[in-house]
Amino acid sequence: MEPDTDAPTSFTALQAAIAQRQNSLSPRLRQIAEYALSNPNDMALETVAQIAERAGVQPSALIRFSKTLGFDGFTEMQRVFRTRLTDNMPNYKERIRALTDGGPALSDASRVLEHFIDAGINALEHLRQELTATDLDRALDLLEGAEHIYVMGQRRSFPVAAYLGYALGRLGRRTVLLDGLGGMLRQQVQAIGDRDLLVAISFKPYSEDTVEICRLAADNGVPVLGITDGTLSPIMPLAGVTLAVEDAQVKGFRSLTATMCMAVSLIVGLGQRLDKEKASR
Amino acid sequence: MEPDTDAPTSFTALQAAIAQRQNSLSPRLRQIAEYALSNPNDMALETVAQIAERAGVQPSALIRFSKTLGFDGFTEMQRVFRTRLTDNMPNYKERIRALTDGGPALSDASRVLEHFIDAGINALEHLRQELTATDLDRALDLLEGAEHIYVMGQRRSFPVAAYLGYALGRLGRRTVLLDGLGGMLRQQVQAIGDRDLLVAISFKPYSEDTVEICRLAADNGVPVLGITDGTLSPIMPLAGVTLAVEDAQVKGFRSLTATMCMAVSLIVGLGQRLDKEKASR
DNA sequence: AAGCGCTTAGAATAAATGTTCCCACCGCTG
DNA sequence: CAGCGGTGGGAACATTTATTCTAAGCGCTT
Repeated sequence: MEPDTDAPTSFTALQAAIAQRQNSLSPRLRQIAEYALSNPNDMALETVAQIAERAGVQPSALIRFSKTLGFDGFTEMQRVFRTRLTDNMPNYKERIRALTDGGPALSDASRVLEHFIDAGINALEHLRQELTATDLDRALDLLEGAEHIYVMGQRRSFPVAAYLGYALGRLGRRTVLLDGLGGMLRQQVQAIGDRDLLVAISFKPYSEDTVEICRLAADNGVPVLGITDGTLSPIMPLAGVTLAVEDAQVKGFRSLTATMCMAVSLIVGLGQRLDKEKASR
Repeated sequence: MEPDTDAPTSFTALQAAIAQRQNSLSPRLRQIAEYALSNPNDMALETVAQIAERAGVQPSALIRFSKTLGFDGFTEMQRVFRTRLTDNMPNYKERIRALTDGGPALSDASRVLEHFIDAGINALEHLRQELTATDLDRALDLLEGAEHIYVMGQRRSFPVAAYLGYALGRLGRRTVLLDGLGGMLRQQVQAIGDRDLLVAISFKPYSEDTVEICRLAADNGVPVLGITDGTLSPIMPLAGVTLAVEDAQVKGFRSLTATMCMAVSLIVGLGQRLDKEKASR
């Protein structure tokens, strides 16, 4: 028996197919249809036995249900239910990479821009999903409470550090941008106390200087706010609070699109807090 | 043996646990850690064998990895990865509503971030529409042909200038970042010749210094590439080529999201040209 | 260089899961 | 009321999948 060709391949198509046949189904199968439509998560993740029990049917009924819809078996139908999870919660990292490394060779400049715009949008969506409110709030707590704020970022991360340094200063926070100018980095760092804050920005490949400064600070009890990429950053274990950003990437070139977006959000969020604080006094 | 008590129960906790132990893990387990953090979808849905193959490890290594983190086995850890899919799923639609309704679910800080993400996406879409291929190509012509490239941006534009300065240098272009350190700005500018290029970045409210430097350069016949906002920018009439970017803006606070995206596109576009040029010789 | 501990690969094993199949049931029709 | 087609239940089966285990490998120290 060859596999039916009318088996839906997308979740929405499956949803429609179930809804449509609901009337022509036998009672028990309709019971399953109802359960499937209202508990798609279970359909995607649980085992046949589990679903059968929760829906109050026999496991074999689920198989029959799947075959009625044109699938080979339950497993095949479950795969479609799972696409819903991955489609609505996409792994943006993969998508970004697919856009770029897998894509055709970028020919002219505007194609490059197109790619970075697409990758940037994905990175922003990814940021929306992965950055939790509590992390943000904890970051703002640190920024709000620190007597002095020291900002460090090297190479590609320096622009972010420069922006934060500039903007924090404009908000009236005492801010020092650790630029290591004239080889004064160590001296600048020694001045940091445990009531201050070190904001460390570093992405792969991580600047050794930044990591070492973080370690120094952490050893001295200085709170550290890390802005870094989530995957195995050496900053993360050293920082009290970490804001993880996976920025857009095309052909190995990383953008600062999403990182800058988060940075400005931090600034404005902090500004709001300071306004409130001032107003309450 | 009783089950370990330190096994994370939420995805974020698991994420943190993995990131934290990265240093103390053996090479193969670290390899898994990296894969797990960048492919949480696979970890949630695929089988041990599948994940092992994709990550390039043995199935048994995945079990060892799980046990290292305090789980009884892989299955138990996978359950945590699956919570991420189900937990974030219903929020997806709710979140947007929460944003518009101003619901109390989101803290102020994450609301700000949501706004900037939305505004950033809009700005990127806008950039896609407004920036023409010819402008980009002409900008690249300038960057490619210049003997020396001088980059200038102040205040909020400085991070962009810093990025361009850094990235152009990495591409092998002779680049000077006009930072005005030690009040040497005028002297630095006098060195610019008509075979060089001045890249001037400035947004409303336009830095007087930047505008003046542009004027100086234009008077001396130095080509100027302007990166600015389109509306009535004083840079535009002074620059031979202008790249106009309207960046995201929330309550008067401007982001650098789109500008950075364009900057990195310029860099990569230039890099491609240089590669071609090198290859053809 | 030998021995030790930790790590790893890969096959063997155990567990679970999906699937099949057969019989009982029910309502309908002749 | 007997026969029939469709439906459902549940145990048996086969397959997939997780897990364990042992021997080999590697890097250190002695």
